[in-house]
Amino acid sequence: MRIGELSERTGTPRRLLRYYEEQGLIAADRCPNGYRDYDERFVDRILQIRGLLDAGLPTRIIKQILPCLDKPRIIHFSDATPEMIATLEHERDRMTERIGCLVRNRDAIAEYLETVLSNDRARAAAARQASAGASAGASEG
Amino acid sequence: MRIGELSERTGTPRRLLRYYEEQGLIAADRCPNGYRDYDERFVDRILQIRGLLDAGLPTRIIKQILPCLDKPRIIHFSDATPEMIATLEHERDRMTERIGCLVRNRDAIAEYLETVLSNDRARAAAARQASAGASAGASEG
DNA sequence: TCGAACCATCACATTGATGTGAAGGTCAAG
DNA sequence: CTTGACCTTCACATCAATGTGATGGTTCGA
Repeated sequence: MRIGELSERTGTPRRLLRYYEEQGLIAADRCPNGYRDYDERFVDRILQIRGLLDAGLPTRIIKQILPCLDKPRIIHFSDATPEMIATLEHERDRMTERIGCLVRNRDAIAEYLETVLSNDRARAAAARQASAGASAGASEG
Repeated sequence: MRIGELSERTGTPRRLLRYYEEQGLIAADRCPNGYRDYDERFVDRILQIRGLLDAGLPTRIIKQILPCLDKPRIIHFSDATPEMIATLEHERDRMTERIGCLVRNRDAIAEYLETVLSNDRARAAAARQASAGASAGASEG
């Protein structure tokens, strides 16, 4: 598929697909005429990249961890230098921290929403109650 | 405490503490001489802000969700407009997505590391084995 | 009273992820 | 053969978060 289709299917501006390639995150084939040529797997790959970018990882780091995430990981045994291992361990820990932070704050938001919404429900119930009482002739003043 | 101490205790440049204030994320008291004056609670607050920034949330959003995260949330019932509720629900969902993405990729990294490291252990064991065999006089060509 | 170590504001620079548009090549359809 | 919808590269603009430095006020101890 060409860049336009990949762009549509991933909701990613062409500009950024070229940018990700420039940053070494993806490597597209080229048609004889110079057009970029992507296969199906790029769809998930782009989505993964965008998710990680959105989660705060810079392209530099994404570039490093992406190769380790392919299914047949047999190939990558030899090129696992000690520095690479250290980087991966560090990023893994950083991601765990991020996850903890996001979970804490998301749960706090969820709890807040739960409180506010249940409060709304109670108020709505009270309003129904009051209107029922009013239609029965009573009023509280 | 003044800005220097808060900076040290949170590992955050003074420049950024002022920036966060400018963005409305925090509101510091002022001493008579104009110096910013922070109390203990700012330490956690700054750490929370930095965590969220690191997790990809922009200051604009952090500013919106922070007030909902304070412990005595009784005050915030009235100012919970429908738009605010919608924003919070949206951000909660976005955070859940981010969490999912981070968890998936972190686990993949962890699994990769596990594989590589266990491979290393096996190789080390094999090396020990070989050296023991060599010291016993045998060799495999 | 002087200097060091704080603090203040202001302003300009940088970096990474993006937006946008120009200038031009390719290709299928009319 | 031209038009339109793709594609290419290149370049400059923007935005948010951050770095850095200038200029000057406050406080405190020698």
